[in-house]
Amino acid sequence: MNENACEMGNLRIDSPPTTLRAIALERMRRAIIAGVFKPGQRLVERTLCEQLGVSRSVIREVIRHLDAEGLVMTTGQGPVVAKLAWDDARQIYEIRAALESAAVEACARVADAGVKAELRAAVDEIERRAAERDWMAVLEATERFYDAIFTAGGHTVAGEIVRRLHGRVAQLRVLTLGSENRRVTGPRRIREICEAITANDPEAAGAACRTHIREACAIAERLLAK
Amino acid sequence: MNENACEMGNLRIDSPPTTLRAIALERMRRAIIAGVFKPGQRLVERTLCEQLGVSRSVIREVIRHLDAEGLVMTTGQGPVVAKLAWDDARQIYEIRAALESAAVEACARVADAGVKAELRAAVDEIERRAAERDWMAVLEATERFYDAIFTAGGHTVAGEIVRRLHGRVAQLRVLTLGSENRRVTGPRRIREICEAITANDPEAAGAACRTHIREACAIAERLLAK
DNA sequence: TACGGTCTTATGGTATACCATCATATAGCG
DNA sequence: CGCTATATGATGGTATACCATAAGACCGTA
Repeated sequence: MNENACEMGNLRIDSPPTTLRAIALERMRRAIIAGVFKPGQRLVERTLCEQLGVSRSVIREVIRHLDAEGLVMTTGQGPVVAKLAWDDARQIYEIRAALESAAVEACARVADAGVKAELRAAVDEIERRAAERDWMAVLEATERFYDAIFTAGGHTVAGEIVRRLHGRVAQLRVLTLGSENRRVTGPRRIREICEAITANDPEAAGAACRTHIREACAIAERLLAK
Repeated sequence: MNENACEMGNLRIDSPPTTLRAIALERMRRAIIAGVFKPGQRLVERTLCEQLGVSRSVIREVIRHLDAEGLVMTTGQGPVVAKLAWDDARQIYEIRAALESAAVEACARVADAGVKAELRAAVDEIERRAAERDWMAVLEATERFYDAIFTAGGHTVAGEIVRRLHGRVAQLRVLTLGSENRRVTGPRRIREICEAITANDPEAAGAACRTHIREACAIAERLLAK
């Protein structure tokens, strides 16, 4: 969107040189979400140092961050990729249903043409990536879709919380996307939400959102059971 | 409750030697919540090292944690105590209303004698501390009250989120407790919630909870306005 | 006096060093 | 052969060292 705002008098520098820490944090987070590091796996600091090419200071600070984020659990003998108990997952889906549907409804009430266009673009992206079977990309596009909704609806704090929760169930989400069913219904529900927002119909949007999450939860339960 | 579980065959050691980091984290968090460090204030690492008597490694890792927790914001030129915009506070109260009332209702449905006793003890503690005008202690006792509710209701994840949110609005909470009105109505609402749970009446409990938070939100708004 | 340049210092980012602990392997002793 | 004890390595916790940068102080010149 706003790559370089060199036009106009806007010479403002808003991105102080990115730190190694920020890069490492992003990489580690994506690695965990993508399942490169399996739940329960030990995260040996010195090993990560070599893998990322940074010092232990950086790695340790990143691990602290991920720990607070809930993606990593620090046991007595060092950091471990957090594993999700089914009951936790169920609670997370419940909370998501509450926060996301509220945001979706708010968004449907206030959405203007700009927001609608943005959402449509995100949905298109999701469907395109789904067609390519690039599931990580689908996840990221979905994230952008929700981001737009939370921002437009003015629920930025809830958006932050949900982003956190998305990360924690991401392992499952990659699994659920493995379900042939979900590959179809997921994008369909998303499109329903988008269309309800486009029609400025809060009730329909909220309902579609809750249905979407309920379905995801059901699939996750089936997958976690086995 | 369970200080030393030396009786029975339970010789389990569950607290691997506490690290400096854990201690420092707790102290810093409390300091920020108590307002020892004011919102917007720079947190100079080397200064904190002297104040806490630990090395920068520890301080930095703690700051990362608090950053992820939302209590500290890392600007381009270093860490700063997060300051709460009114709109953020409003959103937080809204989210709390949703999550806390849901948990309270769940708790009211399943509460047994043990839970009820625990809640009553917490309420007594709150009222005692309020009488002593020890507002930090009131906050902590309130935290325990909610902890018990979230645990009993099986909403542990939401409890975690709410604990986080409590921290972020704690500055305001200390302020609202400064309001003579709140000193009275706060504990009263808490008692209402407790009694509704004791009566296993989910509707009443949820309603009392929502009222409680709405009042807190209103007072916060008035205080933030000036 | 005003402007510009340089030096100093405060501060965060990054890397490294050192230590305690725990697990494992190996050797010695019965 | 088996058991114990010591050595050794792996790993996290903590402290320190070094560097780059940005902001301020100080000084000299026009």
